[in-house]
Amino acid sequence: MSEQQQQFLKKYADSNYKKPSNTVDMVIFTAVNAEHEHNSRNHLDKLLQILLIKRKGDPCVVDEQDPYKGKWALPGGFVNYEEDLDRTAIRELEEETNIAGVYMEQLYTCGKVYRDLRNRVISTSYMALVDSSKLDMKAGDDAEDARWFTVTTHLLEELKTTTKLGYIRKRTYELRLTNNEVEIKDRIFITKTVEGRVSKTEWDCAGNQVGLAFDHAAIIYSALERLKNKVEYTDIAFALLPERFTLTELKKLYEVITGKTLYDANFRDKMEKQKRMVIQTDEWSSGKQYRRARLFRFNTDWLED
Amino acid sequence: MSEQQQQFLKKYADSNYKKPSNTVDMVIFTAVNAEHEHNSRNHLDKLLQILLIKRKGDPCVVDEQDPYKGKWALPGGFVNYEEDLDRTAIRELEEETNIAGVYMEQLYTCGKVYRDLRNRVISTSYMALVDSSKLDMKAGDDAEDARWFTVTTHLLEELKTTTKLGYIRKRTYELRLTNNEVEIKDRIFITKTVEGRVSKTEWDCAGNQVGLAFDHAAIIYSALERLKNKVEYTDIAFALLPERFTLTELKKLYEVITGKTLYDANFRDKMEKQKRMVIQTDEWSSGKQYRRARLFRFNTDWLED
DNA sequence: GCAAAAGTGTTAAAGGTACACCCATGT
DNA sequence: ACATGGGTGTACCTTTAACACTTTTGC
Repeated sequence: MSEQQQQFLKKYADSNYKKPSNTVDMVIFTAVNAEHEHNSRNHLDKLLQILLIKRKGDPCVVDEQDPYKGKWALPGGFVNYEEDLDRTAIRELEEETNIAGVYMEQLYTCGKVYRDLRNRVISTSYMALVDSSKLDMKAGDDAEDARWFTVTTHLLEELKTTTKLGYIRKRTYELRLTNNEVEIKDRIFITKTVEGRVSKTEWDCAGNQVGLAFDHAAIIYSALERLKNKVEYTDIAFALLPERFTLTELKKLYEVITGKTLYDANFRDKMEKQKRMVIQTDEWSSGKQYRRARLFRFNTDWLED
Repeated sequence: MSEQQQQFLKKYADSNYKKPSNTVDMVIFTAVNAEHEHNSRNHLDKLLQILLIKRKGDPCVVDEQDPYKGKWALPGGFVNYEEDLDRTAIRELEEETNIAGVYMEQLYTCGKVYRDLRNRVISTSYMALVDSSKLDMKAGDDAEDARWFTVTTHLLEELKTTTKLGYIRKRTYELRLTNNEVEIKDRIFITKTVEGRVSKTEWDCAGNQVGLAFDHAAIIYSALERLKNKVEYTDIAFALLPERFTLTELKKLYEVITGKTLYDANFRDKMEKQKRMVIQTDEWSSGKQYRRARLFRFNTDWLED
């Protein structure tokens, strides 16, 4: 086939069978223990981290074809024609972390026309929770530049306008992603509109030059929200911990996810006596520390109803 | 272009640019007052209804090309190349009900390869809530066969198997969709697997000859679950009611959605005094009834936090 | 001995559950 | 008069929030 013919065929195919592409984006969470320099002991403070991948290319060179070159982005990829959507997510996760059998859940499908400036792409995001003790340094030792980033959010601004039938509330959050080498900041705008009995919430992000590629900041924010909500009434948190853990570890994890500080005594009581989510073991924590702590395990018979 | 050339081009396009199609399925809910024959007065019992559309064709004639001919299905359609996913949902909703500005929310994206036996289709489902008082008989008076069905679910069977690291629990539900003329029954299978600290829930449905088209039974079930969960902690229920309503009306709605019976006094107190979700008006219910009831309205200043 | 984390007990306020009882109105 | 739904008050129990206090261990 001649060059010209091929060109024609491509054009023809594009126009007559023009369909969006489908991709999957993975928000892979893990929880690590924060190291305190001023304290020689095993000080416990959990940090939430997510895995990002650096896209090939130079971010400073403006490229019409790919405006996201050289930027940090969520791992992900195209859905193959003969592949279940969930399988795409599992495959991407395994490719990045070499780990299978972790908690995974679908988040949201973004189908904005100009989400990707190059082509129409419909992207479904998934959230995965991996236990950092199993992970070690699988990610980041690759040819591909993949790194774990500590993630935090900060409310920058809130603007509430009262309308005839309700109100409009705009919140601006800053998403901060940091590790030893890089710090990424991006903004998310959340607009809640209440009009009569019908309320609506819209997510948006800058899609600017400085932050993450695509709408990945908004995806990460929504994953954090989902995690926060679910941690209160499901067993989701345990997917971020090793099999055996101390109650302080569990408490610190709850605190970093919800952003609230909890009372120690109440938390212990609730987890063990009231909800019966955890069960004592005969094992104890080890290492440089003050008093040794009893290790607990998740009660697999726990029912959420 | 010759016939042969066209054939070739189609094949070429299919193989080289083969992509899934994207569709949107709408679960449109409304709540109506049940009519009791044995009671002459305005007896109040809310029923949840959803809108279904009868697909063209004869269900008895086996058609390899379209095995879902003549079956009842959720309204929906293809996502246009230059159309936001949300817009597709809004468009489908308007086409079916002629109503805009209702509550709408994305549910889930099903990307199973053999979901549609004909082609690869990735389908995103949305849930919409419409106030039946605004609706009247817009749907069903069309050339297209669209009807409201009262929806109920029933747990048929539960099977729990204990495994080494947890358990597997399989539940079979029956989804019943009824109106004056038709009754549709379909089954949904929900498998919850707990293995160590990681739990997983899978939805499935028969996709058999008798029930709804595609996996629509499972989609409806998941919409019911979402509605049930959200009604407890959001203002979502008010989107199903007219602007003014009695507390009994609201209570009956909560009951039909959650499947629980509530105590009248407690419900009133909670809604008005504790949560301040509703505000008294000076208006009173009218019509054939016993004692007149005070009408309330949603408090638009209510905050879910 | 002191600092820091592990772990227990006690109390008050808030929220949920249950029920008894009065009110208004059409037949 | 009475049946039926509308509406209020009160008692009891569980959960949550807050804080005081004891125990263990490394330095």
